[in-house]
Amino acid sequence: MRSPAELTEAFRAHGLKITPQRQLLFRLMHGNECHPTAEALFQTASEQMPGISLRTVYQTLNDLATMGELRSLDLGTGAVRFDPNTDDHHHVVCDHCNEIRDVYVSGSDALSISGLDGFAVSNTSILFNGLCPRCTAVSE
Amino acid sequence: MRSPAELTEAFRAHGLKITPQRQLLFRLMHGNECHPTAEALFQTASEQMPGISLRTVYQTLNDLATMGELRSLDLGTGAVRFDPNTDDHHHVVCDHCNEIRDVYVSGSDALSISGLDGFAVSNTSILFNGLCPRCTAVSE
DNA sequence: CTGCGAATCTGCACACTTTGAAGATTGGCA
DNA sequence: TGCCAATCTTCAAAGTGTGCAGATTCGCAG
Repeated sequence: MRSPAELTEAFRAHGLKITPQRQLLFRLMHGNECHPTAEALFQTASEQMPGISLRTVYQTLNDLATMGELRSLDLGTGAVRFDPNTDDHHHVVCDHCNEIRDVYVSGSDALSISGLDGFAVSNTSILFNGLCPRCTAVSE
Repeated sequence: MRSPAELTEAFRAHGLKITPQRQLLFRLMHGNECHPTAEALFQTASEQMPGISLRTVYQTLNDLATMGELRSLDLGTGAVRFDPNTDDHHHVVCDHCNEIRDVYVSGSDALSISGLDGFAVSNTSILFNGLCPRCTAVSE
């Protein structure tokens, strides 16, 4: 995802308006590595802008995802999460505390795959589940 | 997932009761390659057993999943799907019609992965998205 | 700077999936 | 045959996400 300033430019270029709500969400998402849910962002945003609506948070995040500025992730944690990292990467989820981290995988072109006959695959995602370092330590 | 007869044995062995509802679901899931949702199974089950409740379908499927007889899959299609195939395999989903097929991947031990430091990974799932043969043909 | 119109935001209702809880029913054994 | 715990049904509710209507506001033209 680009910087708030660049996004402001891009929005204007597309004829979209720049509102305080959008600018706040640009800032909250830029460089954000927490993979937050819309609800979580709404909580944070509400602190800096009381009265902002959850509906606007969803709306803006979906717009950014449609523009390719961020990825929406369904990692099986109940709510969709948003990731400003648009690199080709994957994720690991802690089954206990739901912490999420980016995972980089290379060499996948060497995989031998069967069952995709006829499918036009546009996306491949790898999801790792397990326990994060903290939860691993606690459960021992 | 084992056969209805074997499951009946296994349930009894665990002190669980054999009910007509459970037996019906055993039959409906055995060898089922459709990756149905609880709602879809409920529809089918209702035809053969009017009055069966959706709650019971969820309950029984979750029990079977807990016992390791089937897998519950969150493939991002809105509702969880159930798969009696407990082999080590993955899935491809058609983004247009939601058709799902099993995919077998080998050679994943040759992948080079970074970002899992400290995580105790218990499961890895690969999800392919795209268009199925039928939808590919229609969209051309 | 002022005012207009379209875009945006808010607030609410609703759809959908899944689970919790309570009471009615029933399988399995004495 | 009867009992009791397990199970089933029914209803309500939690949680996530979207549609819609009306109020508000951004951005531009004058």
